[in-house]
Amino acid sequence: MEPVDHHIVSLVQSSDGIKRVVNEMDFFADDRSSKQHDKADDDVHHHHHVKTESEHHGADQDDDVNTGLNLLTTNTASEKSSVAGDGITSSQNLKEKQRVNQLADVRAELGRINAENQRLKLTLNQVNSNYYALQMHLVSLTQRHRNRIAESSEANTQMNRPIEEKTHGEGMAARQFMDLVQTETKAENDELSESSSEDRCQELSGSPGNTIVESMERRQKNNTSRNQREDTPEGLPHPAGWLSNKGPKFNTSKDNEQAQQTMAMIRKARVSVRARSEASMISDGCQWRKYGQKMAKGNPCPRAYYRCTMATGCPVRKQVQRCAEDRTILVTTYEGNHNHPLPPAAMAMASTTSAAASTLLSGSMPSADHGIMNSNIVPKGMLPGSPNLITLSASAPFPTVTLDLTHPPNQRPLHQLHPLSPNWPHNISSFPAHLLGHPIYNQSKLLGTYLSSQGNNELPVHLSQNQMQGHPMVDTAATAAAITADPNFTAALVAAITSIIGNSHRDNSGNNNSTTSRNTGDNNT
DNA sequence: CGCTTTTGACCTGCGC
DNA sequence: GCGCAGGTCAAAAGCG
Repeated sequence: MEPVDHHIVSLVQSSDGIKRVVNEMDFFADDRSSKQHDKADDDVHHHHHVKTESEHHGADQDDDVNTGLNLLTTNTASEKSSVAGDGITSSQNLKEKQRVNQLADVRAELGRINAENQRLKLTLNQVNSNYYALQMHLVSLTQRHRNRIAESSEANTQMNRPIEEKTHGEGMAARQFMDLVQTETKAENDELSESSSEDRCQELSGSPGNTIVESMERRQKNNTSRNQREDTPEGLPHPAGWLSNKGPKFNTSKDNEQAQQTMAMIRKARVSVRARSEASMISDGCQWRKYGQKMAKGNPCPRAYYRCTMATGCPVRKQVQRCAEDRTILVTTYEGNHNHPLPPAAMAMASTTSAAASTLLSGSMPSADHGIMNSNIVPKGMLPGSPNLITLSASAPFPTVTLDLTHPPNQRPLHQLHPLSPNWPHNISSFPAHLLGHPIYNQSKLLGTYLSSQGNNELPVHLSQNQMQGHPMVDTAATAAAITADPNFTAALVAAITSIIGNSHRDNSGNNNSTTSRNTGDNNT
């Protein structure tokens, strides 16, 4: 650690230049030096600063001390003239010195903080570089690993299907949901296995998605491409799986019927976040327009309905309502998937939280599918060691991922989701350029693949409060503290997970988000 | 003037 | 069939 006083120079130099730095520093040197002449027995504090001042100025600035005096000689001279024999003036002079000392202390503190900030930035850049290199390596390794797993899991998936077809109710729904998640994993593996590494890189650079739902849709599309509804204006397959359980069936195949139902359910999947916030709505990087408000039963607080307005026809909606039991808790429920690239503010968290969802839904956690079948709100944490952080609900007609982030930052196990420790000091601003500005699920795939391969449910997340609010990244050092205490993070987290759960319309329904026909309110996600 | 919010009406699904 | 609750629409009002 560098000496504190050195940072004073460093701070001022970086802002104003050396010459002005000297002048500024001379302001105090002059003042104090003159006071030293006036009063022999200065207090220890004062003397300390004079000494340190001379130390960090160094020999190369000795000549400048006198030149700086010119700016302040008036006061100094007047002080000298007035001090002699005047007790009152002497006390004023003492106060003046104390103020100067305080100012010097503040400057020293600022300098020290600034220097530490610079040092952290350097460290951050180094770690980012290492992280990215490692990440790329892991992607390749993970790909091979998952290909092997896919081969072995294919048989199990097919064996489970007859049993599931006999199941009814929400248990069935949940099972289907999780099963499809698992099969999705295989589909993804198949797809990935067919693509070269270059293709994957290309995919990272813009091709939409590889989310669970999307891949399921692709598979379904392959199976039922000629049986899909064409009631959307563009002739694209109706997003619809939302309406599949009441609309005309696409074909008579039982598998396809089941697939339709499952797709509907998956599309209905929601992500709910509970976070403490005084604001009426937490910002998550997206633009929302309120289109309705209703009083929900059992809750005196109204429920507000928002839809994403970042792109025309974006089907993503969210509901915001305060918790009836604790009105400081804001419950935000996201539904649907964006049909547009997310802004960095939202994508930052999306890149990591979607990985959380990928891991969460990947079936890698053995207890997940059991819990989802048998409980309303699964009391089991989907992330080991974080029992209250993420839960899945199957009681609703659609699966819901619930993130309870209402615990205080120092109590909740949020670090397991985004360990902001030096282990993961990266942030969005230092992501490789080709990863920035791309659909979140690509990054989620990247990270999710990594996490799955590692058997690690911890998610590297590093977001700043500024990012959450759509502002440029300013300080990375303060990010960690900001995130853990920022409810915006939670909302962003939810948006990201929502994106990967329902992100299915980039390729086959990206344009079919016809604005708000009466019955498409639910099926456009 | 354009966008957003408000708010009552309307539609749909579901349980009885 | 009826009532209830959730969700959405759309006209009116508000706002910058």
